Amino acid sequence: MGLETDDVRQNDGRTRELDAFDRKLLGLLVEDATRSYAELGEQVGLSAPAVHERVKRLKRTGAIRQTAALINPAAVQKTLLAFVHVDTSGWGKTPELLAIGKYPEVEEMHSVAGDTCMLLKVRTKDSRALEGLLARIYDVPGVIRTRSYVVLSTHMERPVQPANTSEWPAPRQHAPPPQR
Amino acid sequence: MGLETDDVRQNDGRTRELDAFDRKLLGLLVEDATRSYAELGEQVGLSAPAVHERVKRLKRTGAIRQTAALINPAAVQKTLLAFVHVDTSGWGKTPELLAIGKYPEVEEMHSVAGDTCMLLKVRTKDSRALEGLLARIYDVPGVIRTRSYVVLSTHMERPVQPANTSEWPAPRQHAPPPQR
DNA sequence: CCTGAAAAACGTAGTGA
DNA sequence: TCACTACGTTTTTCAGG
Repeated sequence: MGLETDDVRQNDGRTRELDAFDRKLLGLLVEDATRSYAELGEQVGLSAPAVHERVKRLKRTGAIRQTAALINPAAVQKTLLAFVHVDTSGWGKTPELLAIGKYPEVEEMHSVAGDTCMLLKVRTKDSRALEGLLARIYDVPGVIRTRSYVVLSTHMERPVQPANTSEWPAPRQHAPPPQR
Repeated sequence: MGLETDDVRQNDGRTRELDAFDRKLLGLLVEDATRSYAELGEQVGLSAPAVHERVKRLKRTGAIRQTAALINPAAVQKTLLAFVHVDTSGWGKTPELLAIGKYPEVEEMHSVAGDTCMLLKVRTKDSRALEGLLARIYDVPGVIRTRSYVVLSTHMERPVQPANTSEWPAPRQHAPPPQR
């Protein structure tokens, strides 16, 4: 009578394909999640309750992970943005290394393929705070070196898009890439 | 009687410091922007209208840039995540290079200091789509080479935090990094 | 999936500290 | 200036078809 692992399969966010309505709703909600169901409805051609039902399902299945307020980093004194490559001896990915994801300065933490092991996106108040974080990273056993790419200017930064949101350069009717 | 540029100064998002209430509200809204003003009020110890007033100001001043639905990349077939370093001859940052931020696959685009010029965060359906994007990048005049770091697993990814959200490991009073 | 109605939340006053 | 109380309106939500 317990909940078996297989039972959750459909909540993984990759089952139950999304139709055109769902994708359209996602696009609208990514842009502005404060829109009313009524407005969403008339945008996609559905009634408000129908929209509500779909959005609820999108949240339940995990297609919508959360709806968040995106705040201006400058407003909270997080002026410095940097990407930090972390190289380790051996297979890295130790619990100690993963634990540095707990620091509030770390916004992203990925294992990557390439000439480095781990990649961090880090936002701090200033260079001094970044230095402090790097010091803590070097304290982790196995860490050999780090390479930091300090961001000089951010030209674009947006959340995950459901599909082609911004204007798509070539308006030819979704033609597949040319292959001969 | 026109609106001079100086008049908008206070809407830049860095003026008018945030007090403890504002920061607390930001933290709650980053977690879940669907909370009602009443709930926010009792969380921070304010009445609902007062909260509404503050949130409205936070949006007006740009501290809250937008409230968005964060969607699961897998749900929209964006399985592959990669960070692409773009090296250019000379000072790069040409209009043609900046234009590749228009592609929907590109989520972030930063000028960085370091051994590379531009850094992209890119999300595509598969490696073939990434290849297509790289081809378009190489078409940009001035682009010498690219280095791609394909993400194997994402251990953490969260929006901009107003302050220390997660539990703070070392409660020693912000000790400076050891230097000898 | 749509139409209608109950319930709750929102937004705008006006009032006082 | 800022926060609280009260009220009109919209939105959300649940019923039935």
